[in-house]
Amino acid sequence: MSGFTLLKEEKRARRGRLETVHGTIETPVFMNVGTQGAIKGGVTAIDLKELKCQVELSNTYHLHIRPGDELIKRQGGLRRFIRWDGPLLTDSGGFQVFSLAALRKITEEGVAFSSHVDGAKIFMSPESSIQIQANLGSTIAMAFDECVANPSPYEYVDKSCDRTFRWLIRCKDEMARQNAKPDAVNPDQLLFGINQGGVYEDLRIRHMCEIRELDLDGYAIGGLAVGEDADDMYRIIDAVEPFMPKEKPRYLMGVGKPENILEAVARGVDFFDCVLPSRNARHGHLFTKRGRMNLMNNKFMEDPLPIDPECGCPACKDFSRAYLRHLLKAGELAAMKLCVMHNLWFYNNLMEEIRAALDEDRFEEYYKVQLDLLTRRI
RNA sequence: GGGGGAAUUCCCGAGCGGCCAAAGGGGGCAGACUGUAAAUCUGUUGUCAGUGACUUCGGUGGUCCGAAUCCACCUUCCCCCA
Repeated sequence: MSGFTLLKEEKRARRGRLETVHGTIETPVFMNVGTQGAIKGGVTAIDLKELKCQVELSNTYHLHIRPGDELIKRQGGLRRFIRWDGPLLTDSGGFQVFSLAALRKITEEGVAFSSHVDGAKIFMSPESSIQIQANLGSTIAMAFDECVANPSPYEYVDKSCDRTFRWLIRCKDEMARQNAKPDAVNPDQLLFGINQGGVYEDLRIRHMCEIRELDLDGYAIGGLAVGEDADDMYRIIDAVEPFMPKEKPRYLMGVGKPENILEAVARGVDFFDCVLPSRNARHGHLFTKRGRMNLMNNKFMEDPLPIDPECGCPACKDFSRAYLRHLLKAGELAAMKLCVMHNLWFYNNLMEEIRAALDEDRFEEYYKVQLDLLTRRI
């Protein structure tokens, strides 16, 4: 039984709440990506507390390789290890099937990786992915899937979807076994299934109809923002959304730009995650209420304003664009950390505003205004 | 005082008669980044018009069809010997 409550709907947009053993998640929500147990750029779980972060996300593949999920279990689970007491979602390693395509081989049984760290042979199956995630003890575990690059041939995606479905059944069975263990780090671990089907609406719908029968704790749309245009992404969400269970949380994996999130909320999505705010921040690309900016640009050399005068994040509270630009250029870690904190605050704040707009039945209006503001450049 | 070496486009540094507006770094400027092999990657970096022209390789003068490259002198710097 999922603890998800649909609080309000405005057209297809949803305001919801997921109750978990690790805390309540107000949706729509953006999860902050800390792949290896910290946000890149020097941001720890302690820092996330002042950034309005509700859920942190970490990665099965990376933590299995280093420092090892058994070690993390002995440390009391990942949440205790990284000092994050809120909800935590672990991705299954399915994305690495896509991003490390050159270093892996897929079979029915699972995926053989050559570790990107030292080349060591690693085999990940639906069962081992769930076992690792059980050791990590996350609040929400993701099913082990194949994330297919877009565009891929119809025949390939067709077969891949079927295999991902068979893998999902194995994930569900393994999750039941793991949760029943007396020494489980989190015996109430939730499992989200992942819809695939590339850019093909019929495959997407067929796959969604299959996986919804498994009555999982939530459903994700995977395999988007992996090569296709934004319009294709919206088309696929539009196609598959009517077939997603209304009473379960919906998660659009790896998305995206602020405008993508806005568009997806309008199409009925509740959960998001993306490396964009942290990665772009490290590269000086920042999001503001009046559009995006590249802080490295010459024009900010002597700019005494904060990154975003309308922002309440730790970076904007004290520091000027000129100073942060200087630190960034000089390669100082402090700049990177402050910029990452700014972008994460921006995303988390955006979600808070979206929730407030939904609460007050004015999402439609909010969405239209923000779409214009967010896509500008300053 | 004697002997030897060096001065290159923002910086370092290759080039040692034509294929040189001049390698490669760095720095600068700009762009990309969507379940993180990403503090990364790409483009650009003499001037003006842009499938071409012009001005550049410490300075001045020469040799040559042609010089960043060879010669002479000058300037500055470095090393060695007194």
